Amino acid sequence: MGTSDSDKKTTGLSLDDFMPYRLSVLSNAVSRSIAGIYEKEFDITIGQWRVIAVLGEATALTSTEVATRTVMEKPAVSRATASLLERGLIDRTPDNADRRRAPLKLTRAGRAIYDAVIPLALECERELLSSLSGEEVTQLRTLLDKLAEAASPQRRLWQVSET
Amino acid sequence: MGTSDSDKKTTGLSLDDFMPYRLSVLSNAVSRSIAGIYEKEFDITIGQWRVIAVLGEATALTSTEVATRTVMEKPAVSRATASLLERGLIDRTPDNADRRRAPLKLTRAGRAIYDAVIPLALECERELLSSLSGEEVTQLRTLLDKLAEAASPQRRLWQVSET
DNA sequence: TGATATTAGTTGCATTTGAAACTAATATCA
DNA sequence: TGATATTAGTTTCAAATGCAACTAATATCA
Repeated sequence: MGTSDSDKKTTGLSLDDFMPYRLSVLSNAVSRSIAGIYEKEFDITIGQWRVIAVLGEATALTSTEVATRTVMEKPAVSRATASLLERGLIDRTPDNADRRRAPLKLTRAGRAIYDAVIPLALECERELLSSLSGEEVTQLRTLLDKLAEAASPQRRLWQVSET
Repeated sequence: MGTSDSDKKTTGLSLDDFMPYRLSVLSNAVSRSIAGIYEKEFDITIGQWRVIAVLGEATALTSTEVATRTVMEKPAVSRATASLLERGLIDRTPDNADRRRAPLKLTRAGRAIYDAVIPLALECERELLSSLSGEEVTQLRTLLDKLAEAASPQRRLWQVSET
């Protein structure tokens, strides 16, 4: 009797086990805790931080390049840069060869914030990963790479190439 | 010469490698692609789907219990349930022992949506995980468990106990 | 009891988000 | 050329979000 079909659950889904749900909940928790730190210490949002971060890695990028690299919407980049410009953390110089473009660079003050945030960001990451072994961190990177590829085959979600 | 300090990058952070960023980008891509399906086929949001999903797993839950299990804000649950009530997908019966509470249940129509969405959700998940081996999926679950624990030590992000 | 605190759930409101429309500059090609 | 299409970036506006304030019911305890 104990083996009849009526013992089986109707479905195999429990929200707790559903990978997209778990990713979402984890990502939200992480983002939220990081946002708190950036916000409290430097009064910058995650979006603003992303802009600063990619500008810190490159010499100068247009809005569109920033949007591509940060996987942000164009309006989000526009608003983030407007605020950063106003605060003097980045500057923008129109490209005379193509005056639609206006590459963005960190100012000295922006670079100072970049340099100050980096250790905090790395510390956050270190804390997040603290319960994993080195091997597990490697596994995690591999798995996230594969998942990103599966989630968005055409568009690379990160590791955007230089061109 | 090749080993001088000047070879080192100023910082160890590249946004592309920053785990919180990668989690966020991946999670957004996954959520977005799933939301498209739920929305298109059944006109329900992810929040509404979460409510339906936890009600599908349990017999009846109050708003607060739904909020806890779905990791949604109370107002978000309230709005999602208002819409689901209006559409006759759930019903609510005040608890006479404690009339502040009004447990929610799926209606027959709500159960039908639940039953119809489940295979789609599982198919999405299957597709997302398709590039991983069985062993890798197990690894992933283990890693996400550990990360969730690190990200939010006091509050369990999922696997909320019954009581 | 009855004054105060707590809990369930909703509503209001300011902020954020995202899609689409828009402006301005450049490219294409008859 | 000049008409049309494309690209860069901003603005607009409606919808979603999140926090706090709120109402209503119950619990606590003098």
